[in-house]
Formats: sequence, structure tokens, C-alpha cells
Amino acid sequence: MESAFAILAEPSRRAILSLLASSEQSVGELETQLRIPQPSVSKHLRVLREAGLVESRVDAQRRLYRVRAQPLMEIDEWLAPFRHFWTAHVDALERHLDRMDQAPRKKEKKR
Amino acid sequence: MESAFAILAEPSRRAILSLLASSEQSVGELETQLRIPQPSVSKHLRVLREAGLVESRVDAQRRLYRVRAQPLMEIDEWLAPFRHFWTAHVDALERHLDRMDQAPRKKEKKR
DNA sequence: CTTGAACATGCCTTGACAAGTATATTCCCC
DNA sequence: GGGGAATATACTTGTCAAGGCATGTTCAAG
Repeated sequence: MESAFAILAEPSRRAILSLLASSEQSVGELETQLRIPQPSVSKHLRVLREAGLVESRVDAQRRLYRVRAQPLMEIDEWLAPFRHFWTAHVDALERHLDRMDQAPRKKEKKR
Repeated sequence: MESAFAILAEPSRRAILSLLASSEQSVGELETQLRIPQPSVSKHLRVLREAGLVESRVDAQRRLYRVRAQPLMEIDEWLAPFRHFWTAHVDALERHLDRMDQAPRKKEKKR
């Protein structure tokens, strides 16, 4: 199966997923929010579905789409080896706090 | 600038980044580890550099490449709205602990 | 200053994919 | 059961990017 990165290379598909993040939506709702033609929405949804990023259920003549988490999880895991790059100072802070753990605590600064 | 997702749609580029996650590497080192022709490596590195995903420094006749974190950070942030999908059970655990809040509390976790 | 190593760039071909347009399918409602 | 909404699919076309190959550039060493 195609990598989730390849699927999400398309801006419209990321937009669709972001809209679905809050709740499931019908094709028509996605269409009006994104302001792109309906066949495009359907085609993007097809790609997303075949990649396992969304799933649909039937509601009369409409289809309601919702997010499937697993491929996004894999991206999250792929990022793991890099995460220390931007949490390094936090790590350092935590080690620092650990080291002065016996002493009484003062204020800490963030970001 | 192109989205980092589009850049990472290419498997070889993800492989390069993964190799650079541990330490900076020269083009030749990347070439022999990935077993793809040198011009391909250079071209992928160019794309990665122009997208801000890596940067290079000169060491005599070699160029050493290393990861730049910021675009990866943005992907990490893009994932944020979805993260509750796979941490839901943790959330449930936390709510559970909150519900038995009358009992004495210990430490809380951040992140 | 010549040779060779390390890397970058240019050109060409080929394949993939998104957009647009038209048409097909499914199902509700009258 | 016929019409129209909601959605899917088919087909065509243009664009763009990756791969392959050849060549250019820079530098170190002798």
C-alpha cells in the first residue's frame, strides 16, 4: 500500500482530513466547505479510503466519511527518531529538574 | 515553499532523512548505504535542502548533510488534531483517574 | 598543473496524477 | 415508478517530477 506521506502530499486531501478530524462529514458538506467540485472530492476520498486513511458508512443516499487513525499513527512513529531535535531543550530541562529534585522547587519558564 | 508532506512522499528522501537522524553524513556515505546512484542522491538532497529539511556544510571536497527540524515539527503539529484518535484510551484512563479525584492525588504527567 | 575523487547539474524520456467534463448509479420522495 | 438529489466512475488532457546518463565543477595530493 502507498505510503501515507504520498497520499497526504495533496493539499486538498490534507484539508479533507482536517475537516474530518472534528467529526464525520458527508461528501456534500466537504464539497461546500472546500469549494472544490464534487467529482474531485469523491476522487480524493477514494484515494484516502484505499489508503486506509478514511472509511465511510452509508446514510440513505449520502456517505459519511470519518478518519481512520492507523496510517496517521505510522507517520507519528516515523517522526519519533527526529523528535529529540525539537524537544531537546525540554529534555534538558527535565533532566535539570530531576537533578535538583531534592531541593525545593521554584518557578519554571516555558518556550 | 512546498509542503514537507510532498517532499517526503518520495521513499528515497525519507530513507535519507532517516539515515541523517542519527548523525550527519556525506553524500558518498548516503550513496553506499542506500545503494542508489550518486546523481539521484544529490538530486534528492537538493530537493530536501530547498525545502529546508536538511542543510549542508563543506568539509574539503565533501559535503556533510544534517537534518533541519522545523519542517518536521510542522508535520508533528499538523498531526496534533488527530492524536486523540490513538491516545483515546489514555484519555479515558485520565478521565477515570479524574473521576476518582476525591482520593489523594499523586503527580501529573505533561506532554 | 595534472590527475582523480567527491559532488553537482543538465538534458531527455517516461510514467503518474490531478483537474475538468460528462455520464453512470443509487436512493428518497411525490 | 418517475424525477431529482447525492455520490461515484470514465475518459481525456496537461503538467510535473523521478530516473538514467553524460558532463561540469571543485578540491586535494602528488
